[in-house]
Amino acid sequence: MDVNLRQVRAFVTVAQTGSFTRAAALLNLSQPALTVQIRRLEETLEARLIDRDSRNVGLTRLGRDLLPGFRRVLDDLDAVVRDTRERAAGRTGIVRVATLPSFAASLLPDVIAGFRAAHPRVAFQVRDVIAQRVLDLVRDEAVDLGIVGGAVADQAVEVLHATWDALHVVHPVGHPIGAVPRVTVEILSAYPLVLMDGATSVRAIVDAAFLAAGRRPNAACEATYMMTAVGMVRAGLGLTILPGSAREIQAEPGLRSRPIADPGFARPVSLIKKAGRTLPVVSAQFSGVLRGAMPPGAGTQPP
Amino acid sequence: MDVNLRQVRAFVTVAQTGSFTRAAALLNLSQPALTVQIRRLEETLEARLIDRDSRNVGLTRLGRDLLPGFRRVLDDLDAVVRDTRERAAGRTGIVRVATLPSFAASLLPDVIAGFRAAHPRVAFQVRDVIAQRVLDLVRDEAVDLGIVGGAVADQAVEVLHATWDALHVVHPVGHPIGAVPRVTVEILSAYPLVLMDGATSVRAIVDAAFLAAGRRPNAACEATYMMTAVGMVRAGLGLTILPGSAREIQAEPGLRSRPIADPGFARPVSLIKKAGRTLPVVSAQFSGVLRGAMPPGAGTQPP
DNA sequence: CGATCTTACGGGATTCGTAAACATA
DNA sequence: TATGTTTACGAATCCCGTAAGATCG
Repeated sequence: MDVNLRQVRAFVTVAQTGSFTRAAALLNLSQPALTVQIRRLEETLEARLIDRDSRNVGLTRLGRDLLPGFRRVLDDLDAVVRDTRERAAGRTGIVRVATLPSFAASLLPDVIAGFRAAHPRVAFQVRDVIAQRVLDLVRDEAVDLGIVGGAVADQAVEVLHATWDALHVVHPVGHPIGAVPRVTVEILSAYPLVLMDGATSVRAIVDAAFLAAGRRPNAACEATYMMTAVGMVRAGLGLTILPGSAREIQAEPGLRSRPIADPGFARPVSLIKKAGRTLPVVSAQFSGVLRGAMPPGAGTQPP
Repeated sequence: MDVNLRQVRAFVTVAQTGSFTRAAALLNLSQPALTVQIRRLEETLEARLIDRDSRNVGLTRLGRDLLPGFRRVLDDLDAVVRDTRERAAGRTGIVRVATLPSFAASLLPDVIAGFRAAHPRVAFQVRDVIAQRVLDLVRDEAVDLGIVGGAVADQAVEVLHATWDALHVVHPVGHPIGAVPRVTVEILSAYPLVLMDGATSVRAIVDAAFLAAGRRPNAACEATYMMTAVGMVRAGLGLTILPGSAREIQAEPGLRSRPIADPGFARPVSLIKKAGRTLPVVSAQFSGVLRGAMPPGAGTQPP
């Protein structure tokens, strides 16, 4: 025999009301049914919890000592159930997103702000990490959604949306490259460049694109952080190549950026989730909004 | 529809094992029955908690978030039930006793020590207060047992055991009163006395006994605390009259005490509990031991 | 095909409500 | 006698286990 929630509720209600009759009414139960529940509970615990005669009802000291524990259990369970229902209905929840740093600084804040305006009780947890880490976090279910660059070939991951992020060339206002009709790898080869560090995904794309065109970048300088590269451009060290989504470009008023027409300079960007896992309602809603904010035409379309 | 403990247990077990089949085995349940329980829970919460197909079972993020709460509820309830069973079986518990100060210092410590030797996991809470307060504490159920002096005439209180506490006369070694066959009120009248303060129950008994005998005590001095009265006797100020149970008598090696034969110098002492309330098992056991330690012949038997 | 979850259904246990009995002030 | 708890019993509900179905690797 085992203790039952029904019995616990019965006991707590009798304790509160001090009467079987009133407790039964509160529990939407006939009074005899309540008597049986209390008796079962006492049999299960092998202890008398309520002293009762035809006139008075009062808790045994054991019953009194037990009451707070029972109450705590009921309140605790009630809170858990209520919170879960709220989450299931999409009225509250926590959206966990892992994303490339560039998106974390540019697109994401605006989309989150818009979403929270419509869903004020939804919290967000954004982790801006490198591409491989995004994949890991999604696969380990440490996050619900991932925004990841590069090709996604992982059975454990499902692509919700795929788009392209065109790399941009960043140049000072008035620089001749601002006037050419289309920025190509040939044109880029003509100018000294500030390149990103070899470990970054941007650098990998740039190198591959130049290699495919049989050219070599004229490397004037290297930087690890985009902000550093931008500063170098401002100082006239050369042009640099950054994701169009990078917020750093706008940090310098004297600089401009243009997308690079060559399809090799676009990197695939995917919105992903763990395969075979149901998203929390709010995360699913948010992923829909994110898709709308990442249109397929966001960057240059490769062939 | 309401969440059920059975469902909570089912969910937690599936989460732990990662398999319906293994969980069902642990729960002593057929696997289809478990499926139904989980489905019911999900319907009640209106949320998918477990992503499952014929090959893999894993929690939804909502399910993962919910798990600690459910676990906490189960553990909490289990602890409460286990503790209650321990108390009901008399293996543990807290005995709450309110008593006259004289018993708190003399009889009670020895009895408690003996009881705890046999029941090491039983705790005690002793409140040494004046008689009226003992009654209040018992009536309000702030304590399980009360040791109270004077007559008990209260419907809300049940007398478990009644005895008498004979007052003793305290005198220096070699004092002539140590040699008389029977100490009576007449003999006491012959010596200067150190009397207790008028607000004490001892003084009330002494005054009533002298009054009944048509005598007056030869009051040499008054004291509020028994320890003070004993000190005065040592100093030769006179004799004093204290409850035979008073530990203070033995604090002075040069003093002796003898019971007073006159029945008026005995006060009724009762072991009481709240009427109509079941005692915790350990308290009931302890009350039995106490009765044995308070035999009817502990003091002078009045007519 | 083999392992595993889901659905369907009949049998059994639990729980309910009504009615009558019982106890106390 | 009136109020309130307990007991008794037939009915409804819930839950389980077996068997068959569906699905994925």
